[in-house]
Amino acid sequence: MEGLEVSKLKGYDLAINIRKIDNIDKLANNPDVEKIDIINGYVNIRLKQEYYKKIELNTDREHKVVAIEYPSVNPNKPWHIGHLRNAIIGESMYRILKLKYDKVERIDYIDDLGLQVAQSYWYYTKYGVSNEHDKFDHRVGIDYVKVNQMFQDNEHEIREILRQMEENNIARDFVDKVLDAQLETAKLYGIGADYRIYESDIKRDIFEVGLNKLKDLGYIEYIDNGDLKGTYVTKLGKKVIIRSDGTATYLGKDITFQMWKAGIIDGLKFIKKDNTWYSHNKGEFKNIKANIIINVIGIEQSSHQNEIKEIFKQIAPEVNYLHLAYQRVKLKQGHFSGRSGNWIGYTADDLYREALNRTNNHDLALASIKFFILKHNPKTEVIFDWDKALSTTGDSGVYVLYSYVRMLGLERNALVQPNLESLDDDDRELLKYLLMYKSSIDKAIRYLDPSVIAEYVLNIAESFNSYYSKHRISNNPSKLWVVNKIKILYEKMLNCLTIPIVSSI
RNA sequence: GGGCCUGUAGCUCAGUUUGGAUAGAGCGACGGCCUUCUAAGCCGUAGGUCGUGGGUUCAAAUCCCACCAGGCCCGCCA
Repeated sequence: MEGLEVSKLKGYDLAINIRKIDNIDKLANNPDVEKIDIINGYVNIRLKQEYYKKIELNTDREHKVVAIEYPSVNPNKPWHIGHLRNAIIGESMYRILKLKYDKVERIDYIDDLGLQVAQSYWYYTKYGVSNEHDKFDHRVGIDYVKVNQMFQDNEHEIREILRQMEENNIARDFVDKVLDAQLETAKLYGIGADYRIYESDIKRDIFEVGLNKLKDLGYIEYIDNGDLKGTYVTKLGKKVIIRSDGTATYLGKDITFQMWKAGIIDGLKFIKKDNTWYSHNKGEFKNIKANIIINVIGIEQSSHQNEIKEIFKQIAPEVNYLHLAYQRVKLKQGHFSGRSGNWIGYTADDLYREALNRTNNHDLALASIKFFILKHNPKTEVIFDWDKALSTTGDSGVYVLYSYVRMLGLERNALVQPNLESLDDDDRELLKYLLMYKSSIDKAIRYLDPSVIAEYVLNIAESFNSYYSKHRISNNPSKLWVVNKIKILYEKMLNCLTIPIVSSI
């Protein structure tokens, strides 16, 4: 049954454009086919009901290693809704990828050497921490807004802090405190990581190796005159990788890290904590050797990502380097900005609290937030609106879970054993979704877009609810069998969307 | 100036990569449906120059070209 699409006509299961098939007789004689009819230029196929008995939810598996990076939030502020979008898209993509690839590793990058952290750490050592919130990441984030107003007058001191951080890693404990608070949010939303890698460890253990490799391979060159005198730049785009003072740019550090993911360079050590490998100077060597590298990063970094992609084409053409670009979440007033503090009141923690307020249920709160985020194509700009985000009707997470609980209710109240005796056209309408399983997963992976699955789930829910209101199910063996089949599919897809499976709401 | 993304119903969005059946949902509006498995639901009505103009094709929302509008990127910031 390869190459066929699902029929749009009731009473038929599969279809194919008549121009795209050369042997209709062969199709008609297929043992799984009950009958075919040509309607509106399409060969419509009705399958024998036995076909549905043996159908399984399988994908074509590939023996490849995938590294997916998200959400890599700067450790000096709480997650806001934009960070949450990144995290939820990443986690959902991870679950989807696992259906196809042997090994999928989630990587969270901790930028503990950035200017942002230096600013926050400078303020922290000088003035302590605000008490305007009970969570440490929020407190530091609120202070960060203040630092920004003080930055110009204190830039020299802050740059010196940054230098010391790079040299002696003096901010690591501070960063870890913020990170611990951020991870409470991650845990609340069910966002996990297999590796958490600190920039300071990258700098200490693999940076030199990476740059030497690039020099050896001839992909970067030294500039000895002009504006860029004293720097190393990429041969292709002439982007600076090492500054004239010998320090690395963001691009330089990033390329090194990506090279490590692919196993081109080695040397990072890790210790295990709560099922996650954390980079650490006193750990064991580990590597990933990814065949496919996916980075969940804002669309505004597209040219930067393309730069790395081009370099990868040269140094490791066998590695598939992909950018899952997502559009930022905006407020009506404009973009989120850590500096301006306009995220205050719009953190991931605030969103959860408000969702809980509206639904009075932990799982429904999570489902409504997650579904709202995932139903949008990542490239769609989302203008945040409380009522839309936390809607409990229509194409919402609540609707999606409500439908699932209905399925469970039918099983609970069953008066007979589920058993496929006969299928009517309405049963077939619902069972069609089983036929779409493989192509839906493939499409979500090909486009790097979990909204494909969100749409799929929503369509199943709509069809099921319609079916539910039309038929009495609990006393009908065939219909109970159909619902059970759909329920198994539905659970699998909810898991892909990271939406919790609940028994009642 | 160069590059990328977006433009589909009043609003928010699917559908565009692989051209193909009458362009689909949700919200909002209007009208129905709870003595029967969860009404956070279901059924129906109204609502479309698919940004504009060309081209390719038996066939274009989908492919090509030009243009218009909005957003983003192009730093020895990250």
